[in-house]
Amino acid sequence: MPKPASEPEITPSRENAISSPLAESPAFLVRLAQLRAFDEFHRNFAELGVTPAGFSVFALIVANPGIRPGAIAEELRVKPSNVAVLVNGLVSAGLVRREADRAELRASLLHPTADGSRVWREMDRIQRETDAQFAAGLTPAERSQFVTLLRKLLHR
Amino acid sequence: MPKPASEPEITPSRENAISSPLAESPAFLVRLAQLRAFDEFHRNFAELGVTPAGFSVFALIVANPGIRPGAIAEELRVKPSNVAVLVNGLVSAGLVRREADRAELRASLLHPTADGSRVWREMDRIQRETDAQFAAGLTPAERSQFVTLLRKLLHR
DNA sequence: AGGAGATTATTATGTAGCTTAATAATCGGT
DNA sequence: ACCGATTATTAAGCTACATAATAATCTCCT
Repeated sequence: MPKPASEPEITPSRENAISSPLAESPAFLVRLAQLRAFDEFHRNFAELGVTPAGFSVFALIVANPGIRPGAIAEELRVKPSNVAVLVNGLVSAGLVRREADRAELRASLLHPTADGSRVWREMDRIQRETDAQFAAGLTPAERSQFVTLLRKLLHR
Repeated sequence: MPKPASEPEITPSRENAISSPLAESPAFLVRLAQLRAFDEFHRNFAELGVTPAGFSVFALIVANPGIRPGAIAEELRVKPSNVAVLVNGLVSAGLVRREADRAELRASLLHPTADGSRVWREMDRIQRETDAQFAAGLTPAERSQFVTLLRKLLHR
């Protein structure tokens, strides 16, 4: 729903825009950015019946065949119990299979199925497109800068 | 994106680091950043019994006395029904009061109570501290750049 | 003026994602 | 060979959010 183009871009209510004391807060802005990222994701992945979390798990499995659930949990900052249910979803969707580790009978090694590898190519394409939409307001240089800053902020 | 031929270049922990195909994705990094932001928030605000969402609503009310729930919902990208329950929490905590609008009997105008204004000063202090911790890995210049990029990305 | 439909707010209900706790199996050390 | 630690999964519970239902009031049209 478009707003009157000549007005200021926020709150065309009465006379003055409302003051946003959090507009300078990195944490708050990151939260808003993430809401938008999820919106974009759901819009683009609605067909494929996969959630952001499930997708990230699948991405790790494809990039690291034979990875173990614990490693995924650590990498994605989620609890191992979550990884298990997400993997269940991927298995029942036929994208991933669990394999026993002969040297570690506790562990299960995760592999993409042949079907999974094929589906992944499509998902990967959509994901790049989604990222492009998400960062559409930034120039390529700015986008690169943005990624660099995020990584620096996180890699502490 | 080729397969890990011999050795990826990131974090040589034990023998082979796992490959993170999402490490260049702005959307994924933003998600990780937000997880960390919430961690920091909860660590610092545990005493005050307030959630990130409740805090942001309270911040808007303090900065814009007489604001209406609908405006808050729009600004924070949450549903009006959520604003109502969050305001309920703030009211029962004695931080906010609802006031009738003589010109708009449907609307309720939200004000901080005297107690709320006092409590806010402490919250504001803690929030600035939390932001500082969150962005601790960045230099002041980088932090400013980061905020600029986030605002540009969002203001589309 | 009177009423239909739109707007604003709140309450009620449902659901998805995540956490912690419980269970099971296996490993490693002494 | 046992006992505590590790790995994985399942089960149960909680929280934040969305959608739907309800209520009140405003606007506009005839």
